[in-house]
Amino acid sequence: VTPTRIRARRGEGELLHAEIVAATARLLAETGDESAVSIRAIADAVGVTPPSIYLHFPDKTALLFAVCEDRFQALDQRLEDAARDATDPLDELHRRGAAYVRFGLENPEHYRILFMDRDEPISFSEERMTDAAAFTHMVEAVQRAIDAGVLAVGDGATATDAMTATIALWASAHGLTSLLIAKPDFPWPSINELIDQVLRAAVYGLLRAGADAGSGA
Amino acid sequence: VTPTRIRARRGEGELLHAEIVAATARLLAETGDESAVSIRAIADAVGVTPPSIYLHFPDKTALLFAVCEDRFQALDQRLEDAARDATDPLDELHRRGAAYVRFGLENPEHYRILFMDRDEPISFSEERMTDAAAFTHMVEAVQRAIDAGVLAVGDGATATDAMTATIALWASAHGLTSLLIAKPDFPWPSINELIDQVLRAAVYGLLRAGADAGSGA
DNA sequence: TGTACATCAGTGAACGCGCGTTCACTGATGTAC
DNA sequence: TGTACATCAGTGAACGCGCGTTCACTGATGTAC
Repeated sequence: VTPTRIRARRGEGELLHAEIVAATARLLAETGDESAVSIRAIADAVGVTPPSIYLHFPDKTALLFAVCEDRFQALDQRLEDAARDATDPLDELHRRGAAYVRFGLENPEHYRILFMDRDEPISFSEERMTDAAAFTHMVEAVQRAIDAGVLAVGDGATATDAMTATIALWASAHGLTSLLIAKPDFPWPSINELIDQVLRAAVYGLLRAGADAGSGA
Repeated sequence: VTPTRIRARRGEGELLHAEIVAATARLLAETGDESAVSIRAIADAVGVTPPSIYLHFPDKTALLFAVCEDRFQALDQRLEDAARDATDPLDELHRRGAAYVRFGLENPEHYRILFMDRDEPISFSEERMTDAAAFTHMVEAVQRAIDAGVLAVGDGATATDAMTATIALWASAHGLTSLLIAKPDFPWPSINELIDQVLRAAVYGLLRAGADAGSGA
């Protein structure tokens, strides 16, 4: 109730902006419940009073939007890090998928606001997707696998283009992640093996017919 | 505000129970927003006052649970109907998948409460899954494809068993459905072709190596 | 056939709560002269 | 070097709202005698 944070010095008011975003992300992770993350709870976590939030964000949606952008960038970084260890284009797709699922399982409430909630706070409109680095990077990785001749698109293949192939992989990874998050009580088999098998099946489903089914694992 | 429904005759009080469930499902479909479906809104849609709801359900969760059971059964029926038209086991898996996605797209808010919300109101715990007909039927369909020798599990295959293979297919179908529902602003390619390709890739990813990649479409 | 009465299917008004947001304000801090 | 003052970074109290739920009640309906 009583604020505990030491007031910023003059000219350093912007410090609170970053603190609010960080506290919101932390509250989401700790409570695992978006509805528990109210303006009052955020203000309390930062150590200020609720109206202070409005000195830095026009409304709650804008704040959650800022959190989404931050977490989206964190996801991209995780995927890029995972991709660096890859030995070949198929292995990269598998590693990216595994890193994606793990990001979701480690930060379920962050994943929820990014990919499971309605368009608000973050929209996936065409304009926004152009600077959605994580998705662009994934399309590029798929294109590299196509260029390497190991993943197939077009005549006789399952997918007609790199975009559709990327969405197919995304659907598998997101489907598994969101089901694991939403339905933890389901009698899931061993999670690690499940992730591996689901992603392997997803990549295998896009292989050029006759290619080695065992690679990419 | 003023109730419009004609009071049930004595002994027919249970009629309101079904009317409440139906009105709740209808409100979910019409508003497309679970938060708009309050006890007051439901009572208003039925033509009674809010306290009347509590004559038939202990609380709101129990009401939503009843709605979920109803919609879950509707989903199962749709999948069974789709399966009846199948020409072979792989075609059945594809048709079940397509029917699943279409059910979600036609009833996005119903799909949301069934598969995208937290465990509440409906839990997917082991006990509950035993009578979750839709899932059991899907596992059986996968088993038929395995028995027919066209879908592979175990050594050298992507999936180790029918359960895991079913989850892989479910992940693809659910992933696509939930992304389409949650992110309608994304620059999706043609929906019908997208559904077809994603499901084809999902089934293909589980084929016995060397089987015809073209079937099941 | 008539009537007292228990019961059933609801109603009307209110409860406490937490929410996002607004508005008038305060007090410390740096700066101009 | 001292001081008046504008500005910045917040505070304190309250607003209206809609929510799930409760409680005491009412009036029509079927039934027992």
